[in-house]
Amino acid sequence: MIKITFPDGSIKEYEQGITAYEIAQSISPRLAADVLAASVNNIVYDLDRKITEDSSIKLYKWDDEEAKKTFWHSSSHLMAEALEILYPGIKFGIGPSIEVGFYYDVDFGERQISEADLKNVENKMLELAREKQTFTRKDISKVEALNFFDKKGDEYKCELINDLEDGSITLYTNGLFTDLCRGPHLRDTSVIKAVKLTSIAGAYWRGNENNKMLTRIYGVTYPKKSMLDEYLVFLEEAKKRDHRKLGKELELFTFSQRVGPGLPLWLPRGAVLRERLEMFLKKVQKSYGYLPVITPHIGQKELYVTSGHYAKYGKDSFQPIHTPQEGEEFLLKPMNCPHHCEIYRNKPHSYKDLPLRYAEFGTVYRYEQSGELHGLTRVRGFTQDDAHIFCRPDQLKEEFCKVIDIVLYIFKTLDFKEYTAQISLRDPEDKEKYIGTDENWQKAEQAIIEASQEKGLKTTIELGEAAFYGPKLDFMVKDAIGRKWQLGTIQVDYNLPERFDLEYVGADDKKYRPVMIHRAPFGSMERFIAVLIEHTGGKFPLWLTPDQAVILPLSEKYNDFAKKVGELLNNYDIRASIDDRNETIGKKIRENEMKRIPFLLIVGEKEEASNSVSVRRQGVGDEGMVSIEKFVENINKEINEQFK
RNA sequence: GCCUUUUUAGCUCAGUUGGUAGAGCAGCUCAUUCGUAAUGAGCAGGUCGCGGGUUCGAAUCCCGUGAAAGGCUCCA
Repeated sequence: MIKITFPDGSIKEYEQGITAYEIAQSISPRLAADVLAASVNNIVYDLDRKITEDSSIKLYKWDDEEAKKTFWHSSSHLMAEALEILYPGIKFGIGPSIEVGFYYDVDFGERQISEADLKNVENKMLELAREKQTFTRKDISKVEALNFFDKKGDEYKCELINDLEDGSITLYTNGLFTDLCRGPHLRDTSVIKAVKLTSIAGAYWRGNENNKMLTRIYGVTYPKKSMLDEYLVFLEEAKKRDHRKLGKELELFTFSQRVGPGLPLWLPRGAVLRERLEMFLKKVQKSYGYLPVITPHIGQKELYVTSGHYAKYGKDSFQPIHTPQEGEEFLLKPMNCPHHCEIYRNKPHSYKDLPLRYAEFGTVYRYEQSGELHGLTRVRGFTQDDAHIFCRPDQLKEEFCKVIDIVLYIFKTLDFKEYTAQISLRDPEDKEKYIGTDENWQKAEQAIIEASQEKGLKTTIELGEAAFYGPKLDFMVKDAIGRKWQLGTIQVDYNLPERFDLEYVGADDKKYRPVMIHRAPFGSMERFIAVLIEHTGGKFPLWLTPDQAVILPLSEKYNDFAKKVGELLNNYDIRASIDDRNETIGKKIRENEMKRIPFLLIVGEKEEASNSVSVRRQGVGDEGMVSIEKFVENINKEINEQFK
């Protein structure tokens, strides 16, 4: 007999060799039917795998991440089986589960598969699923494994096996398909009830662009048809919030082929939104002791040779601008820091001057690969809400903490709740990629980790994600369909002060090197606004939205009164305009509702007589008639509450 | 940059097997002067992304190229 410990701490005895599925059955048949995966001593286990020693066990149902992972991973095997039947001789790469669903990388050789073929594959998968195929696990030696896949012609699998250790290799078989796999898997395929293959894409083998590009098929499966339908509806809804779609509909920004890809054009409404965001941050920064600076959009090549950016990115950037003067070269600035370093160098600094915080909404230009451009989230010309803090080493942590405070204040004011904080450190395997001394890197990494802890941030640590000159703390936010984007960033840099030979005079009259912090709480205005659009679905907070109210005269007879109301509101700094088109009130309401105008103010005979407006709130409806003064009071009250 | 797909009026989209373009909305004009999500009529609007080719004839077929979308790689 062995002792099994459950998550609630209770212990039961079972016979040696019992399986997690049998344990679930012993508790209740209902549980056994719902359970999809299990973990034994914190290792995810097949439900039918024998448990041979005293263990603690957890049973996972659909709502548990582990169960979903197992479900989708098994689904990728099911898809592979279907593909192998439909396209014999194809070669397989890898086929993991992902956040939602799964994919499999496949080498179709000379053959091609198109989106139109996916329906066929889906049907085959459902057909195979109904066969109730079991997933059988088999331990196998490295030699045997190599033999098996070599015979099958699966060169990618052989490559994977070569990197594995003998004794740790397992195969899983479902139906006619056998795969190299660590598991775990479902008991059988019959629980897979709904299948949707979502897209086909290319993906380099092992993520290396020098390797062959395989065909990646993405899919998602569910244990119920209704769950798939729900997911598809969710995707449709998410598309409606896409900032590219809303940006067009709400007339915030546009692109022009003639201006060039990745170079957004801000329309009047978008420009107002952006200006208001800038004003908001400027005010916050002023209270934190930042000093505004302004620098040009280009700089001599020499500047970037000094900073080290030329060596790192020179070839992959916009190429130098030449002048009539032979040999003279300027570069579009890809970042603001070198300029700010030169501002620091403008005069000698005492230790008493520090920290110095230079802030600039600096527009920069980066030659992003064409395939990378994406709406406003990845562009070639964008404006960073940049600042560089020059401080003494002993001030570093405090300064870092203050920046975190600013970021958190912004997120709170704009109601961003779902963000993650990511600490990006050096790749310890590949230190060559980075510039700067080991000692400085360690100090900087330490400072970031400590500051994040002190601020109580929940962080993830990513090795190898640091910038080439220093580690960073990034705030990541998801877009409408779950893609992660980096917004705010805080980076410690010991390198640029060195390269620009920055110094300050200490109390002992000796010269010291300041530490530099790069920081951008929004990240870039473009990307931040993109994410803000998707989070709000275009319904921006009242203080921020370009048009707070639109006055709708019932007919031309009330245009004069509408104008009077508009002027009055503008005098109170309320952004109101008049829709005096010769259209029915119904149409004007509909269109302004769709433009997400927070307040529609309807004025007609009654309103003119009582010097008031009838308020209609976006998405809510008629809220009745109030005096103009009362409306102003209410709206201001609401705006003030948004800053608490 | 790579793979796949898309590209027709300002916007959203039709366009059958190749026979030189069509709707709704927006715009303009006129009528209407309206009480909480689309008033009616008329007019105008397109070298079918761009450049070649095949053909008597190309939005449609072929080649090249731009841009966009979904991924991959990249992201100072």
